[in-house]
Amino acid sequence: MQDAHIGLTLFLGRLKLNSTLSEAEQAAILNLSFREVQVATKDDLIMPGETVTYSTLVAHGHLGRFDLMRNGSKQITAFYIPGDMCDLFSVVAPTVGWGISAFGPATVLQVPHAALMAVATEYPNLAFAFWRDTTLDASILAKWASNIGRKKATPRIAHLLCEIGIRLERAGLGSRQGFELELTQEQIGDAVGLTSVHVNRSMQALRADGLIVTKRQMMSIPDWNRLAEAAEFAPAYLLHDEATSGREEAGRSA
Amino acid sequence: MQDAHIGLTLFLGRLKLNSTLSEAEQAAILNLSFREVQVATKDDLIMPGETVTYSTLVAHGHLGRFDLMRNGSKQITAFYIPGDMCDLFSVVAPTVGWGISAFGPATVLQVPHAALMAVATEYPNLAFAFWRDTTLDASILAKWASNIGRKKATPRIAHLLCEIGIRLERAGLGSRQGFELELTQEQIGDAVGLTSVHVNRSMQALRADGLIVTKRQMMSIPDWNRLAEAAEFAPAYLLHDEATSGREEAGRSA
DNA sequence: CGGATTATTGAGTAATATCAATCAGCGTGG
DNA sequence: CCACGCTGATTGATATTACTCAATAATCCG
Repeated sequence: MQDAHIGLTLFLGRLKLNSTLSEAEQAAILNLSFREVQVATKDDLIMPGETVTYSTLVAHGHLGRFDLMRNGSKQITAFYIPGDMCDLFSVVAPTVGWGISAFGPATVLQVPHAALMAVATEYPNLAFAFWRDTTLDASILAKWASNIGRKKATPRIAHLLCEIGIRLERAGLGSRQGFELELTQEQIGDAVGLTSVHVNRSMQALRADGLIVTKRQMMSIPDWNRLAEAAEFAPAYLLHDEATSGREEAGRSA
Repeated sequence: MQDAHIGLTLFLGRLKLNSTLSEAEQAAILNLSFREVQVATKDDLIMPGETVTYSTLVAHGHLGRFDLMRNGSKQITAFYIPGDMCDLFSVVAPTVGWGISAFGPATVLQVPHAALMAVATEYPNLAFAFWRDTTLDASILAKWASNIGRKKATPRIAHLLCEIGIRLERAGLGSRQGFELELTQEQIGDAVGLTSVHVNRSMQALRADGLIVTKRQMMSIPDWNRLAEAAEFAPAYLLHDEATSGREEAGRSA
């Protein structure tokens, strides 16, 4: 089993961020079966209400989870980067209430639920690792809810940028000070519950304050702490160790 | 092991809604150890950032999960009813990013993580059931995000009312047409991202349209389908069967 | 009854959405 | 290399929605 697919390696790396895995367990991950699929920009991989038999692992590119409203508007409820298993959830609840689509060209691995279920049954510790992984997803979502529900436009967008930066950094895919953001302003709006016009104006405000610098799809953060402060961002919710009692660095609650 | 605590019985009932459990597995649930705690209105059981060693099972009363902003405002990110294990999550991620508080007088059982971990390890199927249970929580949260992010005040509130009604009904604790709502208008606002003043006015609009009738803490829904229509509510996201391919009744996507 | 929440109301303000252009970048075909 | 057509970014003007502040009425609770 030399030379596992890069996607599986990334996934393993992600799991190891939060869970301690034995050699055998790691090997089991790297040996998961999969089907590689290339996706074009804006392709929908999964539509809301589908019943799926596999989970979608991002090997390359950025994907998102979304919900559609009757009037055509869209809410993005998650942002996925390489190493993320988009709907690991669906192993235990195969009828999903949301869709998954690609923000840019992407490569994904479809990993059969049966395979995931098998390794999770053989290695209980892997079941816990999977569960822990989806828990992180839920933790992020809870933070999105409070971000959307209780903040003004500017800090809302800033919070999203902080989160993405940290996640990319933790995944070894960039730095919080500079990363590629494959989202249009409209998609940012769909993530934080704003209009593209308002996103545009709010981002101009962030630029005017020197909090962000944009060039093409490159997002640069000259002074990360200042952006985190403006966003009221505290990274603790992203760090789901098995037994964390650690505290975060920036921001303070209440 | 005759006469398990009512809280455990409710929890088992809740798990069985979505998972098939063997006799032994059911017995293991009913035999979980716990510490019973009485809570007064507005008590905080858990504060954001705490590391907990137990999960909190609601035996009686209504609880909520919340996040606090620097300016003192609060976002409620979940609503828990009897039978719900508030932070089953925390079994695998004991440092929680949120708080739990009671909306009214309540009784909860604190179930040690060790006990939950033990039964989940002994019965892999229980691990999946737990995982599935937290997945439902996440599914609800995703729906809250789109509710908050992409809907006007009136449908937002209506959606919350629909959801609570269905959940109480499914838990055998009331009917979607009439149930007790232990939330103040301010708390409703904290759940849907609105001011109490605006909640008040929006609920007046709902009443004027004949969509809801309130008396004390009793919420009555004369024509449930009409409310669901106004809320753009489709209950599918609440039904997380192991292998659902069923469709919902009301509402339509896209 | 008295004090404390909670609900309701009104008036004024701020934030965000909407609508409609225009501008800029970028790939394509000629 | 350039004109064309597309998507996404930006701008301006206006309409709505929701928030704020401040007061009053209702209820609750002992």
